[in-house]
Amino acid sequence: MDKEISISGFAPIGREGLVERVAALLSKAIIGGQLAPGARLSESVIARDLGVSRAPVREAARLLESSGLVTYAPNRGFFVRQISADALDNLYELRIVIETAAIRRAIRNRDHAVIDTLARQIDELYRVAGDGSDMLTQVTADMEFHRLLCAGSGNPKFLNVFEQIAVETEFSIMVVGHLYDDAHRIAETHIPILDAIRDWDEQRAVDALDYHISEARVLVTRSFRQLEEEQTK
Amino acid sequence: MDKEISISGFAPIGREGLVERVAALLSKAIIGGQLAPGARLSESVIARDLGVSRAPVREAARLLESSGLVTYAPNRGFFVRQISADALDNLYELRIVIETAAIRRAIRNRDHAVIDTLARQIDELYRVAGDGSDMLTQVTADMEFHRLLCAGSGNPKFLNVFEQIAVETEFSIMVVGHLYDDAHRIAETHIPILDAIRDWDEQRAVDALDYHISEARVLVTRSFRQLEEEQTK
DNA sequence: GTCAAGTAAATTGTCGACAATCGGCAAAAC
DNA sequence: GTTTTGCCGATTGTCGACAATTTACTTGAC
Repeated sequence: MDKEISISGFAPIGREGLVERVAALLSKAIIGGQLAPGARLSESVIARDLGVSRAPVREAARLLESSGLVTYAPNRGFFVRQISADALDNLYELRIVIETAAIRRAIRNRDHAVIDTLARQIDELYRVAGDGSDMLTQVTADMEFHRLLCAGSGNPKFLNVFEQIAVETEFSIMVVGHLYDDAHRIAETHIPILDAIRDWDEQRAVDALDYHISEARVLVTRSFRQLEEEQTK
Repeated sequence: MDKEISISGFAPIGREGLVERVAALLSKAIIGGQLAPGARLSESVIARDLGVSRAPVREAARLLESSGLVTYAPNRGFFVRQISADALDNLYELRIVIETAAIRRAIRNRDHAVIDTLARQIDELYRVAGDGSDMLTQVTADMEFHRLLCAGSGNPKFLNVFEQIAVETEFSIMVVGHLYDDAHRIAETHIPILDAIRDWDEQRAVDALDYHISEARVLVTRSFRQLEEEQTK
């Protein structure tokens, strides 16, 4: 297991998959909040802190750009993306479209393995809700359920789209923060979805999933609007 | 008193980033068929041919990777993506999901400007069908209609997803080739979609769009399966 | 003739350096 | 006092070179 390296740390990192490593570190720093939205990603600084040259940093930044975590301005560099409440609302609308389509296909496939996987993930949700795990762990476990759902559709393209919006979603939830105060309740809300799949009831599953995501949509979007108002005052 | 100085019009090529220019060239070469699927993209060769260094070529290749035109194998390099009939079928399924969701939102918006834009694009379709334009032009014009449709949804995320799958779709159609033998018929099949939007009839629009894409889905997928069979024999 | 191992060639991965560009500051002009 | 203009520091854009890795080829044994 690799030793964790802080952004401002000294330890040179291993020489294998350097670009991916840098990307993963930056990704964690952004999602974890160490790099504030709007902050500039100085190639030189990051390269120096990580003990690598600027080339892998640039390529890593481009990777993060394609996953929506950073934006790129020609001749100006990379910046941590500032996500607006409106953008977030649109993101959740896309989630509903993709995930409901995925669950439809998953149910039509009648694949029992999907049910087992999802059931196990719900157990995992309860586990991390109970043992005082940090928020990032809980958010990750939650998103993993939805990822498995998309994977269960059997259409890799659905999963591709989900992966992209998942990063941004995790990011936004981490910014809002206090959503997981009652993590047990969050875990519970996944159960009706699984039950509907168990009965191979397509419409009920779609409704349950739609309700579940819409609930989060309202909460997160409202929180973001409050944040925005606080900033503009 | 703005003395607007747009010096003799432009400098898009000059001021545009080198990376984007390389990416555009490679993209055209791939979609146009000069680079066969599975072919290796040698960084050195491309850099030498274009008279640039390898750094911008690498970044351009990463861009193309995120748009699905090339794949990347660590320590092995970039290759022109080989798209399978199954992958293509999944791609079209995603297109149906995204575009039907987009058209639903577009209709709910009751935005007359969308109708005008789409109508003009249909005119454009007929124009390029009649004046003997090359196939790439026709494919591009066709995809532009669907792009405008997604843009008309008002949700930029829908457009994002479409942009990604659009590149792959254009690519696949160019490979198949003979689909646009009767370009006028292709142009015609867009009209029922627009008519339904004009009547703000959501369900009819969804059905028309679904039918339209499904038709292409069958044609393209079937052609690809034939190609695959010819190759394996 | 086939296969394996070793070696050479070619390609990618990374680096440090230089050129091009941008943002901010101060001085001058109106 | 406001706007323009020129400069300066800092950051990005690109390059050529070297190290690490993969691929192709040769050589040898069986």
